Amino acid sequence: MERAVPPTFVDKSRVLDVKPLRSLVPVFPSPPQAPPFICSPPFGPFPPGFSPFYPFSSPDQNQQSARAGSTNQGGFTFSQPTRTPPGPIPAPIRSYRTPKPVAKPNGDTVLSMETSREDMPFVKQSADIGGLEMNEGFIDSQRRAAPHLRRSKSSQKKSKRNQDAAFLLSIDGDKGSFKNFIIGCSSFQQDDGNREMVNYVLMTFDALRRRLSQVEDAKEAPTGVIKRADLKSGNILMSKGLRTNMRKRIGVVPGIEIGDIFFFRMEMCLVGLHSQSMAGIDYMIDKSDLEEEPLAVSIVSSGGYDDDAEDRDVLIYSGQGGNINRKDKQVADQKLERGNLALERSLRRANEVRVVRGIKDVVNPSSKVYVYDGLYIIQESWIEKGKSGCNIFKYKLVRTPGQPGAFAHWKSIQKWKEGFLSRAGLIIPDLTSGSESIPVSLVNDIDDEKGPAHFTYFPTLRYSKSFNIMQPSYGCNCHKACLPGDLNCSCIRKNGGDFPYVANNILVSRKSLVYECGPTCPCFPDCKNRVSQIGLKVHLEVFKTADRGWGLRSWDPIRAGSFICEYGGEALDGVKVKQDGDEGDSDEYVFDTTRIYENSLKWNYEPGLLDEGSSVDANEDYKIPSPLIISAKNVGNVARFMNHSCSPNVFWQPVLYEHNSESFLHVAFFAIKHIPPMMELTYDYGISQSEKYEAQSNNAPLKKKECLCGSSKCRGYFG
DNA sequence: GTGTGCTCAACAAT
DNA sequence: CATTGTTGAGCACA
Repeated sequence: MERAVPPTFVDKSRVLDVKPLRSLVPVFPSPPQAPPFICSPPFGPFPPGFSPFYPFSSPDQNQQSARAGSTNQGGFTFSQPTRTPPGPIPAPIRSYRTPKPVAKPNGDTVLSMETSREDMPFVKQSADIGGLEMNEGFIDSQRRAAPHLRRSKSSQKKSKRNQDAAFLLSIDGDKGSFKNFIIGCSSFQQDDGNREMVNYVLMTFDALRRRLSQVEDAKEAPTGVIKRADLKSGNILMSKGLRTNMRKRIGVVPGIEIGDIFFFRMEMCLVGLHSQSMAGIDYMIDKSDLEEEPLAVSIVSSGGYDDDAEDRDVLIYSGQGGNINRKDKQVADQKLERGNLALERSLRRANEVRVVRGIKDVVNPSSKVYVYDGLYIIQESWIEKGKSGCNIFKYKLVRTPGQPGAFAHWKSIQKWKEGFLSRAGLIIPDLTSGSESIPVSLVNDIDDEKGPAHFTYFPTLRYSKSFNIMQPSYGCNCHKACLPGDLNCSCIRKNGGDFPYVANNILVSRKSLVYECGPTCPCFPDCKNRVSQIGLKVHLEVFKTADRGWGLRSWDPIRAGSFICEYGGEALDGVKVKQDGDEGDSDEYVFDTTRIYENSLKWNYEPGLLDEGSSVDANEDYKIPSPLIISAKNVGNVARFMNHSCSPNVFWQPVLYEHNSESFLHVAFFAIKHIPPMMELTYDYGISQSEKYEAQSNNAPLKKKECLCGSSKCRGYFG
């Protein structure tokens, strides 16, 4: 398994031809950061909506930092997160970039935040922007930054939750020809982020990207096109200052955790992990010394060059330039400049470099996943002759020990799938006995329990024959695949004219109801409007948690908006359930659509970021047309194992489709955000009317059992 | 400040 | 499905 290093052809003389440095001490750009997941009071260690990420271990283990170290789980060692002590006292480096005004196509200019704020009339406060609430510290920092932005008296009366909201500002241009909504975040938040800010930026980016894709898909002819919705969405957010960690830095980026995944280069730009939209090497100028020199901050290795990325902890990275990937230019020797020079200087200084590994997405082979794999040190560099015969720089990067595993876990999972390595604690390779298209593993690497109580696996929802929940309805008349923008398709019309999904079967936004084509629609079975009916797309495993019974997680990465599974089981008559309601703990596996989220989840694009005006109804109240209660106690599927969290990464969405002239309601689960492999899947179990009443009358939070989100607001359900 | 060139994208077409 | 062509974004640097 050992790689062959060093290479045969080594010409270090050329690389070493640099001016002597006065100091080879590593340079850190900013004071040692507290671990990004520690938030200041009063929000507790983990703010609502943002739990720490540690694949392969449960959060409660991680909170016990005394137990940090290595655990051996069935012959497979996973390192617990440990933080290496900060290095030498850093010499501050400042590398600020100021947002530039961006010219809009119509000639108007989008003002940068700092200048525009003075002129912006306060228009509106929103309690919920993009489904995420901002904490009080966030708001306070805004008030400090813009003290003239005072709340109106009426808005002061609003609830505490509204105080937690971010400001939504709107300005009119000179001629009122455009509206520019800006999330008021202080320059501090833009320079140095935190977990909340990172999540907020990423959620906003993807929601906007999905909407732009949806609009683009609906166009008949590709004119005036928004190809590359990722670039467009990123550009909009950049120009509005909706980004974070803008100040470049060496080492840890606040709010970004090892193992975090991304699906677009733009995402990494927006959160300050890697600020080059294409280039593989990101660097900054160190001005702390009399002599300015470039230092590398991060690299992306994703197959564009001939890297050696087979090893888990070692990466042989190729330098940039030499026209390797350009058809319009002659190949040439790479030069010791730009990123190559920066890497060389970082080697001499022994500075850490962030490494992002780009991997082909097994679920959607056309796209790539970027995994943040933590900090590496450049151990050596040399020049090699490339395939074209020209010189190519090579850098050997070695992963700093003691960091939680990220890329290494991907390699393990790959081996499980290929059968070269068996999953430790595997009890049954497929607990569905083949009734799903992809096997679902049953795993216990915690204790001796051999599995959950017996139930019958049924992959979807079973309606009793007499149970017709909807009036008769009919499917569409399309004869191939239903196409976005085709308003002749009745299924699309039911969705308000918008095709609910975009490329890679990704849901665009949360709605009261999504109408899919059903079994009797004449369109082809591969019609893209049948996402929730196509079955599992990722390899799931039911696993034993440390203290919440069995849980559900995925071997594969899951993109935000991806369909995960539906809630399988038996549809119950609502009246009957109430009569049988006193059956002890019989509600443990009951899904009830009348339970609502206490913390509202909009999971929607922010209309103010587009010039859509009021054509988009952003204030949908998500009412279910007809209550549906599902029991998965005796008959069910993987969804019955999903635990509760009030900082969930999954939400449920009612989906309706037609069968034999009757419409049937289903409950489909979609990813709220990108979910790295092996992170537990959870959704908000919500709250029933009676529980809501009880909580209000007792003026105390309901606590059945502890939820691990750490929020003081949490009611702590799990099933 | 402003313009130009560089770059381990992302898609669609083939 | 591997390859090819097309259009790009932020950023560094002149």
